[in-house]
Amino acid sequence: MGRPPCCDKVGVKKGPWTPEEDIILVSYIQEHGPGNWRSVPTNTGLLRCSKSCRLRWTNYLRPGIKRGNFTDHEEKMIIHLQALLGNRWAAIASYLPQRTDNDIKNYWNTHLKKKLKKLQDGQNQDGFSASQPKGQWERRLQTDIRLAKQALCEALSLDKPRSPESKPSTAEPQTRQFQSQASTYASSAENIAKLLENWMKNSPKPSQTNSDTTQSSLNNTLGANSSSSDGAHSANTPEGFDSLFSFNSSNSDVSQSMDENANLTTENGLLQDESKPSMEVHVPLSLLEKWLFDESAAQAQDDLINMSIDDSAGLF
DNA sequence: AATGGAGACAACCGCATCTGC
DNA sequence: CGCAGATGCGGTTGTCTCCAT
Repeated sequence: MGRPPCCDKVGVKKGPWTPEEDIILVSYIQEHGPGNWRSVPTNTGLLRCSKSCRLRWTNYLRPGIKRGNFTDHEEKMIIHLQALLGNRWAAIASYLPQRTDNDIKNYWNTHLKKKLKKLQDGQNQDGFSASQPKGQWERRLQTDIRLAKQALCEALSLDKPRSPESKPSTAEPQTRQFQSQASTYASSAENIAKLLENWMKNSPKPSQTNSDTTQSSLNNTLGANSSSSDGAHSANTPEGFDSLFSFNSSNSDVSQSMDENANLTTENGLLQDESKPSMEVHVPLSLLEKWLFDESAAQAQDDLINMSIDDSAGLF
């Protein structure tokens, strides 16, 4: 038996992406929007499989991605969300709109795991081990119950009216949604090109082997779009994405930043949709905030869990 | 200056889930 | 309802960079 491979293994390029490939992919997505990944390699001539294209876009090229160090705030959120959701990185990432699931997963595996282990060793039994009393199984089950409940509510139109910032994209016809996506892409085309240019100028990383030809070909490719790039902006790193799509997420005003997160998610739905399924159901922000940042996080976690169970009890 | 090890991160692989027919 | 193709997700691997020796 066996499932056929997602693409012909013959003639498919693997390994790190070159800037040229990035440009081709970004240009294509600017024009057509993300999605229909199957057709991307054939339409662009990229010798990559569709999966690889999607991954490259969602994890690296997609606008709005924040790169670089995680803040304490983000770190805390990841730790707590991981405690609640387990290794459901996509779900965790949906609470951190600027981070990809891959980023979070990597950060967890390389930094936080060790950090927590150290903490655990130091505290020996209390601390994090105490705040994580339940097995991953149970946590997952509870999350699933919540998701199922939400889905059922939506299906039956039983749920309460939503707050404006949580307009469900599911209620919007796919075509309409895509139209708005396309327009956003058109307006951000120049930005993406600029950013890629900056990225080329500043990043020491991407395939140094072909840097010369790459740079010149990039200049050619980007010539039109990059003409308006100003000096101040070009000083940015790959994180140049930040300057265009950033929002303040300082620790001092968590509540505000969380709300802004929500707004960003909605307003730039386009930026989120590909990697953050619109079906993703979020716990109300206020409760989440409380849970994340309250000293008595454990208590709030119980509230969350109870909410799931209690609410589910009424339904099932 | 050379080298080996560790850390960090991008990308791949395979299974799960979704969706359209 | 079942099937096949498309897409999403999480675990894992490969490679690059940095640092200590």
